[in-house]
Amino acid sequence: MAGVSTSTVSRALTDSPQISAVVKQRIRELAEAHNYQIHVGARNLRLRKNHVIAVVLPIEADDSEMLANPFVLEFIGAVQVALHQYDYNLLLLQQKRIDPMFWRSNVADGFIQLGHGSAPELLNALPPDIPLVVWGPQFSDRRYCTVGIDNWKLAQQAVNHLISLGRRRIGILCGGFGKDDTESYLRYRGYREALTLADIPFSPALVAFTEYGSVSAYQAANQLIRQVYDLDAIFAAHSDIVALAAIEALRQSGRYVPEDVAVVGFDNVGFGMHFGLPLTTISQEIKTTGARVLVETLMKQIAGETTPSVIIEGKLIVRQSCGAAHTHAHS
Amino acid sequence: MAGVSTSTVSRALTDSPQISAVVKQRIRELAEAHNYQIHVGARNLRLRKNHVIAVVLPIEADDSEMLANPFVLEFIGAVQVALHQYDYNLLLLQQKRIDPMFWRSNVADGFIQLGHGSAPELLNALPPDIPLVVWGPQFSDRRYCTVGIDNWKLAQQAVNHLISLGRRRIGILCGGFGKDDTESYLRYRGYREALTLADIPFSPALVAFTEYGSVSAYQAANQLIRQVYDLDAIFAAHSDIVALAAIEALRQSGRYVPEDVAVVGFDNVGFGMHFGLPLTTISQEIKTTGARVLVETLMKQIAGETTPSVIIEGKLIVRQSCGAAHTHAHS
DNA sequence: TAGTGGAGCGCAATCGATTGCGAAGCTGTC
DNA sequence: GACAGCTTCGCAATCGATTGCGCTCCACTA
Repeated sequence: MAGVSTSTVSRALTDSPQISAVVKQRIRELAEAHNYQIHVGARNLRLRKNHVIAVVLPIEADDSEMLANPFVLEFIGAVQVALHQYDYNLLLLQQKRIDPMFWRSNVADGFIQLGHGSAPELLNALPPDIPLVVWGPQFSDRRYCTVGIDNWKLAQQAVNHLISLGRRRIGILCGGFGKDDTESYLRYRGYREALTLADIPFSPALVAFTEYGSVSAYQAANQLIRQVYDLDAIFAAHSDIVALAAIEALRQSGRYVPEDVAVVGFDNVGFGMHFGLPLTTISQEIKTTGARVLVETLMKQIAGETTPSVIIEGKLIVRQSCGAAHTHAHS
Repeated sequence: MAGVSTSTVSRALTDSPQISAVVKQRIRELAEAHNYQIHVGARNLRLRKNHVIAVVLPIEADDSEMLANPFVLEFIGAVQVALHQYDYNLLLLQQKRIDPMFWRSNVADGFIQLGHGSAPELLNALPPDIPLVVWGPQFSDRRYCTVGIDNWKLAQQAVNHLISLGRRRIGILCGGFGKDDTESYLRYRGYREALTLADIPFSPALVAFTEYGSVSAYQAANQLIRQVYDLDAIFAAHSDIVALAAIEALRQSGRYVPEDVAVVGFDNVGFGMHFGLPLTTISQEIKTTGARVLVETLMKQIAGETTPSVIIEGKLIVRQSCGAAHTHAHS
């Protein structure tokens, strides 16, 4: 202690008006000279805050698969950038099983969960005073706040676009859905509705399920190719990775993309446009509005407000894989 | 306090041998029933640890560009998975300017920095007792510990491979290097050495510089195409993204890849193999050994050991863009 | 019965900062 | 010269857990 008490030092470093300018100056110089740095942990303990937001990735098994998903990585990146605006840091968490006690342990001021996870009822049972926002669709039976796109509408929009281009035999590659409360199911419903409204007959052969990973996607795409001889479009509702695998499968089966078969993906991951055939896809607008709204909502909750769920405006991004734009421009 | 003192509770929950089994059991049940969760912050304060490792991304401007780089994202993902083994969490930090004071603030038990950053002398000046590992090449004038590949050797290996396939007019797309202590420069030196050892004449026209981003890469590739009329290979030493942009530029200029011009990338990012033309590239082995060794090294430092720098064995991954494998297998 | 030993548990200090409240010192006015 | 009023600073409690040390209580032995 260089002359004064610890309280004075504390107040000086936080620029309190209670301290005279001369003392402040002296303390600052001494702190600088002695390489003093306040202990963030202790401050956090006292202030009951820690300027950390946890991003929770609900990982089922011990797979690192999820962290290989480009959308997940871009999501993390976008959230990190958005949090930076508010002087918050990002703590990455993998929670196999969501521990209800965990939330109370003060590791973070708030939580962002990617997706509803495998056990939404646990999220539903959480006390409402902990700041939590889930990225994903909104369901009426959920008590927690969500931010995400309208999967149904956007899927419908994608399929409508294919229909407007003259496609009639449109297959869909989607993730599995055991229950109704999944993004996959919503996208599937959007697809069905688009067909119905356009009076296009549906058949179960037009649907193939895939998991994450190009091998699974490749097989699913081949299944579609085999089952539907006159296939003229594929909506890869699962993801852009699946769309790429589908394009690969189509080419190997001798079809031209997009001339013979049009392809539309989902997520608009960064490399989609670097791809040899730029991908038409659905953007979740995560880098632009998505992450920003997510973080804004969470900040409001931290400030004590109760926030309604928000629907982000996604959009269809038309490039070349759907056959709409035949120009070969590089943008 | 349900019957006993706080010390007893603390000892019971940490399974101390000082407490009898019956009391332990009772305390555990009460804790469970009352949804008690220990306050991580307070524990950390006392134990002078926090089970958090900070990953520092040295971002110059306020760009979110770096977080759009797939290699960076895969790096983060791989480190997260490796840290998970040790029960550590990952705090993502963007440090514009490396603040020497920052390290003392106890936000993390250790630091992993991606690359040497813009001011390595600051890192050099850091006290040696703080656990820090830098991912990047090793330079003799650095006092801090690094883990990374041998950029020179791997670049040379990539170019040798192109030479062995009969290529002679090999262009290189590399990042800018003002100083000698950059990965870009090392890769450039490896390229030059490969040419020299094979008695292939070099000309400055074979070199083009690019920044991150496909627009810059596209322009640089076009510059190469214009300057070297008989170009038969491009080594995209900067990254796979640049390699993809180069392929795009080549195709638009009417060349076939890999028949007319072979292309080799760098980083082996995940979608490289999903790409229509699977990319031949250099793998930094970040997901396999890289991140693991990085974390192991950091853990040793935290345990008090001084650790030598480590060189990770990267490798050349031969796919189709170099023209070596003409099979069209999907793996 | 008194003394010894060990098992089981509580007291209080500690980690490093923040902050309400009281006290000291200074100035100014009557 | 005394007292009010204001500025500036220190005391001590607080955040919530951990832990060394000492005390209590019971069992066992001489």
